[in-house]
Parts: sequence; structure tokens; C-alpha cells
Amino acid sequence: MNTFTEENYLKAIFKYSVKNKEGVSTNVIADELNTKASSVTDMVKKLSDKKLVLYKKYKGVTLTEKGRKIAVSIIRNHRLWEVFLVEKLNFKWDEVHDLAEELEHINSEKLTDQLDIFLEHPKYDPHGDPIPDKDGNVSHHKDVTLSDLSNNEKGIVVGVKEHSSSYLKYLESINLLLGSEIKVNEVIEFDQTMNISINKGKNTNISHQASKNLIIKQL
Amino acid sequence: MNTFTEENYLKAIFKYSVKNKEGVSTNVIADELNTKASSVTDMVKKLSDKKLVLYKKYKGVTLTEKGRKIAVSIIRNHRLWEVFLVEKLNFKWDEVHDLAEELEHINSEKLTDQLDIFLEHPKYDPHGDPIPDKDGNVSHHKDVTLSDLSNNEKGIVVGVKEHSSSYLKYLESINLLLGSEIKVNEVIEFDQTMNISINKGKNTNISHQASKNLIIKQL
DNA sequence: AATTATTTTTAGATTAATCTAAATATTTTT
DNA sequence: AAAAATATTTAGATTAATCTAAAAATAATT
Repeated sequence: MNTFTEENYLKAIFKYSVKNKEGVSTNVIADELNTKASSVTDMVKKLSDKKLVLYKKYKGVTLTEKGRKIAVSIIRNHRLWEVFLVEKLNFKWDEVHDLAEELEHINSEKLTDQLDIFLEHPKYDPHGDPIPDKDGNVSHHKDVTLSDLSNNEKGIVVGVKEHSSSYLKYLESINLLLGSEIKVNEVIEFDQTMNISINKGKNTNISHQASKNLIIKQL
Repeated sequence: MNTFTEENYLKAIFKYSVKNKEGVSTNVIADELNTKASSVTDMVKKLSDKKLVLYKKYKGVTLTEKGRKIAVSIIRNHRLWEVFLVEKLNFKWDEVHDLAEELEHINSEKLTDQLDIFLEHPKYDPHGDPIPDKDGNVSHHKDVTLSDLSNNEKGIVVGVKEHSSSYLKYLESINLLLGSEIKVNEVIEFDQTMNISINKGKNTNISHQASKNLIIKQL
């Protein structure tokens, strides 16, 4: 069995392996985990001994199949727990991340499977991220974001790409929630700020920074 | 915040404080936690520095009010999670302990409270152990149930131990409600089916399965 | 009460995960 | 391609939780 710490390293490496085909650098991992590169080097050696990662000095790290399986199963746990917290325990979508971060490490195949059944096999977590299936397959839907829309186009909010609580709180404050309907009134050429209507209500301006992180389903 | 390890020490001390008014010895704790007395001495000093226990060399350990609160809240978590696992995730009563042992350490007042609400304020875990309330009160006396009564004894319905809607519907259908007065006419030896009168009215038979889940106040 | 047995504590080591500071590689810039 | 800048690793310390073995305190037995 692995420690919580080891599991968090695997998750971090997984996260940065998706885009980068190259090995993930120790500095990137250190940054993700709020630790120091030297600590990462130590841990990565340990994970390498356990055959969970491939590591060549100065060349970064990649997950082995064994390591990838563990990472994905933790992400599955995380997202299922988030669904549970929001749908069954009345949490807000911006309150669940830290708790899920703890719950995800409880390692029991039966627990995960039964939770999945209890929640009726959800495909996405409350932030719109796909939940990996039992076999470790992650559906890779290419997200359409609000920033992809043009004047007079409409969409429904289905998720976010940025999970910081400041962003989620901002969305909540302007009443942009899961399921909200958005209409684009105007895109300002200069900085791509958008003027939009939410739920056929009054108009708001939203920055490019914000609109490009809002996943929508186009209508 | 405290580590999982510290929390487990507090739980162990709590467990052996209930009967023993004296301090709990390091050997007893070591035994409970499968560790060595010398390790316990070290940890107990640490807990003492944190004002969670009172410790006098060679004289054993007792919990402070602060320590007791933490211990009880962990036990509350543990038992609520056990109920969750059995009632919602189809675990057997003998499969839940180890998982609850992990889940109990996830420390969030909101999580615990919402779980309690979601489970409809259960009073006992699947093993029949009482679930401490929010304020840390643990009911020590097991409830008297209808099945505890003998011929010609009477009681008033004050609650149920089983919360399934099928059970509650059944009770309603035979007019057994909160406040109903019950008199036991006869207990059939073979299967402990009871013949009872409800509110001095006509007689009904009620199975042992049903009678043992009905909490009453004996008259 | 003195001796023996048991319990508990202390002293010194060990392991996991981390850190800082120095050393070494690699990459970028000139 | 040499110098400068950046990234990564190594070396040596630190902290939490544990251990073994020896020392000290308490309890039990004669």
C-alpha cells in the first residue's frame, strides 16, 4: 500500500502528463504540491523503486501503467465523493474540493463501486470534470467554453476548467451556476471581454480570463 | 489540528476511561493500539503539552475536557459512517469497521452534521452502539424496545430503531404511532411474535423483527 | 521490610518526508 | 562555443512516530 503523500505525487504527475508527453519536471511537481524540488527528487526515487514511475536524472518523470492506474483510481474516488457531497449532503460546488482531497485516499474497491452505484453512475463531477470508469478510462470530451461563442449565440453552463475558490465564488456572485443559460450580446474586440445575459436576465460583462474557463454546452 | 495518530490515542484513552475512573496505564493503551509502552509515553507527553490529556508519570492518563470532546466527535463520525455504509452502500455490519476507522478522521463539522441529517439522525450504529450527539453526549442506556416487554406489561411508543420507509409505513398501517400505548397480551415462544393491544383497542400480532425496532417507554 | 517481579520511563536509534544550502547539469544568451 | 542563467540533484539536518534495551519506579511476594 502507498502513503497519502505518495498518492498525491502520482496524482500531480498524472495531471501534468496529460498534456506533456515528455517527462514531468521536478520543479513542476514541487510547485503543484507546494514543496521543494529537492523533496520531489527524493520521493520520485522512492516511487521509481516501487515501479510506479520512470525516472531518469535531469530528464523528468513519467508514470508506469501501474502508477497511472493508481492515479486514475484516486481521481475517480475524488470526483465520486464530490458528487456525493453536492447531491446528497447539500454542499456547494466550491466547498467540496478539500474534503474530496481527503476522502479520495480511502482505498476500497467495494466502497468506490458501491458509491458509484448509489450515485447512479455519474459521468461528471460538480465542476464538469469527467469521472474515470472502473477500468481507468477517462472520457476526453473537448470542452466548448464560453469564450468560443460569438455574438448572439447561446449556451448552458456545464462545468469549469479553473477550480480556484475565488473563481467559483465569483461565478456564484454573478449567479452563473451549473445549468444557467447564457446569451452572448457582444464581444469587445480589444480584450475579448464579453457582454452576456444570464438566464434571460440583465446584462453583465465577463472578462476573457473568466469566459475561457467556463465550459458550456452550445444551444 | 491533530494527526490521525494523536486522534487514535485519544480514542483509546477514552475507551478505557469510561469504566476506569483512574488514569489509563500506558501498557493498556499500547495494547489497544498495538504499539509499545515507550511509544505511548512519548505520545502522551505530546498530548499533555497540547492540553488534551492529564499525565502524571507512572500514574496513567486521563482526558481533559478538550481531549474528551475530540475523542467523542471521532466516535460520532465513526458510527455515522458505519450507518451510511450499511444503509446506503449495502455493506454488511461486519464489513464496515475498518473503513469507518479511516473515514472518522476526516474532520469537518459540516460534513458530520450533513451526514447526520442525510441519515435522519440515527441513534445507534449497525452494531447497536449509541451515536454521540453534536454536543458530545453519549447515551449509555440502550433503548427499551417493545421486544423487551413481557406478558401484560405496557409502554408508550417513543421512537424507532429502523428508519426504512417500508417499516414506517407498516407501523402507520396498523396505527402504531408516536405516543401510542401498547399492552402486551402474549408472547409466542416459538418465534417471539407478540400479540398486543394498541391504545386499548383491538389485538394485533407483531413479529419480533418489528417489535425489536420499536423504542418504547415502559409504563 | 526486604526481595522479586512487573510496569513505566529514559536514552539512543531508525524511518519517512521534508528542508536549506551547496554542487552539478542543462539550457539560454551573448 | 563560452558565459550566464536556470533547473536539478546531493549532502546533511530536522521532525514525527516509532523501536529496543537499559534504568528507574511501583507493586507483589515472601
